[in-house]
Amino acid sequence: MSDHEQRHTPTPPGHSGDALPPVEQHAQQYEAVRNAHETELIEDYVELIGDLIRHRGEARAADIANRMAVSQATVSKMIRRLNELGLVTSKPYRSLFLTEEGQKMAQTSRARHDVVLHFLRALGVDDSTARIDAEGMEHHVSDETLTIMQRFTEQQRTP
Amino acid sequence: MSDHEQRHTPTPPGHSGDALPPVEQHAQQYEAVRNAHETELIEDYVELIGDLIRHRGEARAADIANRMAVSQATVSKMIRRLNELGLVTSKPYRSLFLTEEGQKMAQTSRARHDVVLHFLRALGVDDSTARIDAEGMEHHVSDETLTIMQRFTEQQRTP
DNA sequence: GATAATTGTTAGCCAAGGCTAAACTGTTTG
DNA sequence: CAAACAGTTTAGCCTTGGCTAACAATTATC
Ligand SMILES: [Mn+2]
Ligand SMILES: [Mn+2]
Ligand SMILES: [Mn+2]
Ligand SMILES: [Mn+2]
Repeated sequence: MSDHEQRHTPTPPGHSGDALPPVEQHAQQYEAVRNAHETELIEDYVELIGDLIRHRGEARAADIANRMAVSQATVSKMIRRLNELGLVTSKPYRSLFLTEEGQKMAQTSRARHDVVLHFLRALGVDDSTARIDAEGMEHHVSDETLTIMQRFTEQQRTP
Repeated sequence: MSDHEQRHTPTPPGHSGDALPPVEQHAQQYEAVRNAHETELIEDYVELIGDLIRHRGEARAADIANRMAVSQATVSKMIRRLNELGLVTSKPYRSLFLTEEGQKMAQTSRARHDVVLHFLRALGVDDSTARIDAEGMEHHVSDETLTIMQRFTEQQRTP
């Protein structure tokens, strides 16, 4: 088994900082991160497609490729996946549409993204930095933290 | 080229929310996230190895596997990679050590991790949630944001 | 309307990061 | 000290998410 850890060096001397969390809790941290990574890119695609439709009227693969700084082949392949997942509909050589489910995901992702972005700005982070940080952070923020961020942002607005 | 976006639908009607950022800036967001993902796991391994050595006196592959909730084969493979990257030294069937460079990375990663964790707690996030969120967020927080988080945490401590 | 330019697709390659199964080594214990 | 057990490594498999090169379709231009 894995209760090996405990036995050898009960409390090594001269170490600073917090203790290690219990194994199960520690494991849960990394598992949560791996789970987030599984859906992260899909959420970003769906969110971007939604944004392109809202702001530009349509979402084309080339625009996605440019905005993501990725090759068109990569986008094409991902679109097939989104299709199989039931998140977008697409006819060959035509622009993209979100399914019901895709629209729901886009809306959720965008809301979350906005909360994080506005929070960072409220904290005093420069806009372009806030955008970069938010793009990554958004996928690792729990509902609990999200709520607290939102509350904080609102408080800053009305002091 | 890719200035296609501008031409077709100048300003589609009835959309809410912020405008899309310029293409180059938008692309930079996603690129930054991809870059972070490249080093993320390596940082987590090195940080954990450092923590195990500090708290337990040694770092063994089985402990890493347990704490990461990953198979021992996965750990073994990753250790070879860390070796090739000059971050750890290891003799077969023996426990692990960090190189100079590995120690530097462990220290930096841990410091960053702590700032994020303490910040979340100062914000009012529950400890176990804060730990989960911090594990993912830490890799997507810029130095600028990190500094601001640290300042915020200190202010909370001395009101 | 023919040709050029742009956009989209397909095929095939690669690295990262998981896994299981099997073999091997080191340690503990009867 | 031999056997059993625990820990480590290796081999081989899979999925994701990138890429380039070649080809196909659409759209723009003359
Ligand atoms: Mn987003
Ligand atoms: Mn994102
Ligand atoms: Mn960390
Ligand atoms: Mn981490």
